[in-house]
Amino acid sequence: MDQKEIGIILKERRKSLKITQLDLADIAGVSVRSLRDIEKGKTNPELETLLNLCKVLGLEISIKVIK
Amino acid sequence: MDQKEIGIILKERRKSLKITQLDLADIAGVSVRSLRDIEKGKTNPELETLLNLCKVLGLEISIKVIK
DNA sequence: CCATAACCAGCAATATATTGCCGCTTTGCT
DNA sequence: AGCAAAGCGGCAATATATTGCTGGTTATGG
Repeated sequence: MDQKEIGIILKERRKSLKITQLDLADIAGVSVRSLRDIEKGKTNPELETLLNLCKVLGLEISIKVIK
Repeated sequence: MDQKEIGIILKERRKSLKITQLDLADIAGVSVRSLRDIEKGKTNPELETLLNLCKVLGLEISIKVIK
């Protein structure tokens, strides 16, 4: 799980919901400029930014012990 | 899932592994100052910082669609 | 083909996480 | 109780994510 992978997950999820970057960014309270960098895996987003996007996209982040 | 919750998870995991903040921070390549804020939920960590800590702690972060 | 929407990326400015330093407090052990 | 280890948190400096702006490129519908 790294930046690039997360970017892909977010982008694919957004597309499957058929919403634009502009709309997602707007609803999530994130700038479209940041969203683009995140989807491209070109930045190291803050947790809150990621959580805001996930919330809108119906995605959940979980942390658990590796078995 | 928010900052506070993540801080608690990290701290409990670290304690269960019986390592100090200093050691964890050192191994993970994160400053102990940041680790403290993160465990306290007082900061909004960057994804990479979180991933570095999780790696050392044997924790994995996953993102999936909410059913 | 044309027009429009959607996406992309460089740049400078701003906001904020991260860091190192320091002294203090709490915890745990003998 | 006394000591040492571990944790805590303010502060200023630094690094870097985020933002708004701008102009360009690519996809898409009529």
